[in-house]
Order: sequence, then structure tokens, then C-alpha cells
Amino acid sequence: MAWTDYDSSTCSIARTAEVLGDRWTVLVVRDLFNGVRRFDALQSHLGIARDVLAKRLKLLVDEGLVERRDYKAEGERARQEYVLTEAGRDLRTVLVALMDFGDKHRAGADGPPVALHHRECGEAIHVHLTCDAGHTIDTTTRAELIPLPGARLLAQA
Amino acid sequence: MAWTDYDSSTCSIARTAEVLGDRWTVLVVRDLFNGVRRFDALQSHLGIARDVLAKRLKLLVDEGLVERRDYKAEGERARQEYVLTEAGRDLRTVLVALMDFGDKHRAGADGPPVALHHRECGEAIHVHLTCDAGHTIDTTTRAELIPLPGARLLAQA
DNA sequence: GCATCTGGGTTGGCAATTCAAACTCAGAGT
DNA sequence: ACTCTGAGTTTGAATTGCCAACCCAGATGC
Repeated sequence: MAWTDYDSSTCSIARTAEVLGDRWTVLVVRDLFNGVRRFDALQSHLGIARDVLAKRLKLLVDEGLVERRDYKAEGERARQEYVLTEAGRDLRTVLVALMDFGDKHRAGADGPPVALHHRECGEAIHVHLTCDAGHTIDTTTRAELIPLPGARLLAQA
Repeated sequence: MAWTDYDSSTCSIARTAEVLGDRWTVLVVRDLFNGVRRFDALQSHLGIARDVLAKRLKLLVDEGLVERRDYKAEGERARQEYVLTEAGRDLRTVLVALMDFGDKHRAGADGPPVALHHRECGEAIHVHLTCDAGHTIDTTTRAELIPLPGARLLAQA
């Protein structure tokens, strides 16, 4: 059974891309990771239109990746803040993978703009591909897809 | 200097998302990884409109992630095929990161649809975050951003 | 206690994307 | 000569996304 016999949309990559796959959502998540929590701060830092930001945040909340919290600093009125959930924080690998790729292939003449470091030991953080036996997977390593029970065959024409 | 003082678009995540950040491009790259090489095969497997596919492939070629090759099987006429370049193959970490996230958080009742295995040893392939000292980075690990020469401050208002 | 400010959104119009279907074009098979 | 197939391009309608302007509610100022 060839890969093309299976439904393209029943795929974890497709399902994740459905949420993250537009120009803004990834950047919203990135800013949330970096501690930006309030609507206006997100809006002005990203340069995103307010309605688009509202829609994206709603989507992320619906998907369980972001929690909308009431929050009140003394002397100020109550506000909402947006915080990543445990599931949302699992997107860190995706963001670091995007960042490592961008650092390598899309940096300008000045090199990458920021580096991500482990706060405890100070070393840089990167993604790695390995198999469960511990072998490093690089661009030349051959991999194969194994269909699982969750796979769906395409309807016949 | 706070994170929000830096230009959001001068960021490796933003730059990578500029290429991959639409509903289709990631899926096109996924199919290319899985050995689908011809226009019609991509079109019918993905269910993408033909003009959109043509535009995406052109974009990927322009960005140096895909190579358009003439190709001829014996007995058939010459055709074109699309193959990932070395740079394009570096996207594997991004795809596996998306897949691992989807497997964990967006699989249906039947579980994930496919698994990716190392062809040589047969073990499953996954992404891992580590720092250069070898510490594992999980969702609770604290990280910090360090600005590098490539960073750009936002223009003052 | 009325006006103002500021954070957090919603609404309406326009522009860019997407889609499906039709059209083109070249080489192979019959 | 005719048809079929792969690989697109063109066309026009439908959808989506984007921006900017507007709205609302609580704190603040006077």
C-alpha cells in the first residue's frame, strides 16, 4: 500500500498545520512563549490587525493551547491575559525547529537575530532528530513510514 | 532591553514561517519527503487546486528548497519532477516536530495514523530538545533569549 | 458625576487567495 | 490522424484575510 493511497488530511502534520498554518498563529505562540501576555502588547509588537489577533487567540483557546485568565494588578483594573497551557508549551519543539532552520538558511548577512539558551547552564538549545535506539538522524538518513490503525484509506474514485 | 523592543519580523521563526506559513506548503513538502515527485500525483493526493500547487512549487524552487528536474523513464516521454534540495531536507526536523505534536495532542480515537522509523534499525524517530551541554529541555525548563548582532530594534514611535 | 483615557475587542469594506473548471500544449500510443 | 496523458496556465466566482474605524466598560481626572 503506497503512501498516496492514504488520506492526506488524516496526518498529524496536517492536523497540526491546520492550527498553526497561517502567517500569524506561529508568531502569536512565539510571543506568548517569550512572556508577552496582553492583547495590546501582542498587537503592537506583532503589527497584526486587532480582529485577526482576536480570532487567532480565540482559536488557540478553543484548541486548548492557550488559557485566557482574568488578572488584576493593584491600582489597575482587571484585565485578561493569555498564557500557554501545558499542551501549548509542547509547541516549543516546533518553534525551535523553525528557528534552527531559519538560523541556518534564512539569516541575513548579520547572522541570526537571537539565540535560545538554557537558563540553568547557559548553553544554546537546539532540536535533534534521533531514533529510539539513539542513532542520530540527518538529512541523508533513510526513514520509512509505517501505517498505524489511525490511518485512513482514500475513498475509491 | 525587552524582547518586545526588537522587531518581530527579524526572527528566524518569522522568516521560516514566511515560506511555510500557509495551509499547503508544509503538506507539499511532506509529500515530497514521502517520495511523491510529480505534479499530478501531488495534486491528486493533496486535493490542492492546480494553480495553487504550481504557485507553491515555484515558491519552493525560488527559495532553494526544491529542485525542478527533467526526468525521463524509458518508454515514456520526458517529464519534470520535483525533488527536495539539501536545504529542503533540513525541514525534516520541522515536519517531525509537527508530527510529534499532532500525535500527542491531535490524534483521533484510533491514535496516530503513521509512525516514522529509522530504516536501518527499525526504531521510531522523534525530535528532542537539548542544550549543548546535553541537558534535556522539557516544557517546564526555563530558557532565555540572547540578542545577537542580527537583531533589529523597532523604530521609535 | 461628567468627560476622558486605555485596554480589549467587534463591524464593514476592500484586497488578496483559493477554488473548480476549462483551455493549452507537447509527446506517445494506436 | 486521432486520442490520451502529464503538466501546467487562464478565467471568473467565492471565500478568506486584512486594515481601519468604531464601540464598550472600567478606572481616572476634575
